Amino acid sequence: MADKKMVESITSMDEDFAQWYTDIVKRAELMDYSSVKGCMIFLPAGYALWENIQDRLDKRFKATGVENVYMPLFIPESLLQREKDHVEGFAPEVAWVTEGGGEKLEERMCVRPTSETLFCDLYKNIIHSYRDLPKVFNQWCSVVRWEKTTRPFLRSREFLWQEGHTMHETPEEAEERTVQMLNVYADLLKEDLAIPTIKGRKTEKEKFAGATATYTIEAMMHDGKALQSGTSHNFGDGFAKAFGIEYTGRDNKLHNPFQTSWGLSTRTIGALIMVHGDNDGLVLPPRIAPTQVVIVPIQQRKEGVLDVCRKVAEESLEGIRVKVDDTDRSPGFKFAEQEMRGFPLRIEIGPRDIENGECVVVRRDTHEKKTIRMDEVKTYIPELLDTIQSDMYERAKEHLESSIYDATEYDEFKKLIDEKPGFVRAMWCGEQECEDVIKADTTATSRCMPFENNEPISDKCVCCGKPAKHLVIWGKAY
RNA sequence: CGAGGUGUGGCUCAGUUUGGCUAGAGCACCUGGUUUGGGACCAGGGGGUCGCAGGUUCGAAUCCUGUCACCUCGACCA
Repeated sequence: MADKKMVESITSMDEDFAQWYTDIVKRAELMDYSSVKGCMIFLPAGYALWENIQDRLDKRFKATGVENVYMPLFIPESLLQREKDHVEGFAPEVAWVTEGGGEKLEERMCVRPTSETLFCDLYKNIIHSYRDLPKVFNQWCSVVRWEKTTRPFLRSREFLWQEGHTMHETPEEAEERTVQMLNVYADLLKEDLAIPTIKGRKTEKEKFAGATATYTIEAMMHDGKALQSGTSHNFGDGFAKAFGIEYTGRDNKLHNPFQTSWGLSTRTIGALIMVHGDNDGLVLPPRIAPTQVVIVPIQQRKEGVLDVCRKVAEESLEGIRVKVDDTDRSPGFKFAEQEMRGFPLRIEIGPRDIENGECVVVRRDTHEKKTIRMDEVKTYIPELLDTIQSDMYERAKEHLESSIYDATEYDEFKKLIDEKPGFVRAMWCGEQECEDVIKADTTATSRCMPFENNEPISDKCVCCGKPAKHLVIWGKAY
């Protein structure tokens, strides 16, 4: 029996975190590899997670006035090249279409790596007056970036995301929108995914191609590595100028509008896995879990057992995403399988329970097991789901906070990066050269200049010793 | 794109060094029965032509040449 368990179990995360991750995405049937190199298949369990994230995020968007649109998949080369930094940033990783209908195209087109240029092309035509502003459009779509190395959910050549693109009358309003959307992302991660993040600004080196400022939420995975989980960019009026977007202002003069863009991708599913998962598999926060409660009948062929299970599902758990597992596997198999899939709660109901008017409730996050009365189910389960949601967030927060270290000397910095999984806070002079040196020495990169808890911890750059300008959070990243 | 590795049923692999009977095992799958509170058991069954192409040979999963794909680690990225 022990041998069989060995055959099917996943690699322990302490032994090999990368392999653990791959084992989980496969065994929990979130995705599958396809015959298209670098592209992945979202299986029902994985896609359902994305649907829930979409739903939750889209509602937040709409509440701030966002309108959804859909733009073309292709971008003509001439359009992509309109903004210099942008082309340079994306050129190495775009896919080109050169033929169509059996004929070579006059002008090749790329498959969108992101759609700033298309939105600018549109906005040029529909923004004429200050009365046309702001424009707050978003699209849910997939984009293509020809990555050399790919990993399920974290980096694939095609990935699903949303990209919001907005135009504003003033730089202040654009800045406000940029920060607002970053906060929306942080709220989604905190409230629904139970993932704490650090909000901050990217350095010049790490910012988006063509942006004046890039903001990020950085999450910490269980192995201490960082995952950029959402970004928001302020473009100033750079693109607007490059694309000739002008409108007549309140002063009857021509102006360029100010632009933002922001995106969150299926990569967040990777974060979900790596923040909450354990050695038994996936652990899903209740709010985002496609199935919140699974009922396992014991001795299900005995008269009445399945009936009671179904009755509990339908009558006592109304409004909760619940499933009765009536497959003919053994209970032990079902327990293990459901733990792998990360369902937050399991209810076991057998003849003994029915006789006693009870059932057994088991938490996925803590493995805690409790017998409750059948008539308590209706109130107890929703409360417990809320408890699990907040406990998961608190545990992740505790992990994040206890894995951030301060360094004022370079030797100390290198030692911490090398030996302690997590982030290191250190002062920085503002020069890219120091970022390059640090990366070469440690493989760590600047994650962000945090908005909060950013009081100077020294007056010298941790790397070169020159006067420091910013407190920066450093870490190894996915 | 640089270094290393691997291609044999759905999965994990054995077999390749030293060419030779009908290509094997475990898991998974299907059927029937017995089971059911932590990955059940018995019996029966289906499925591969050995990544692909060419070559050597009486004979190739095994040797040779070429080619493709994938994986891991680096450099680049949501």
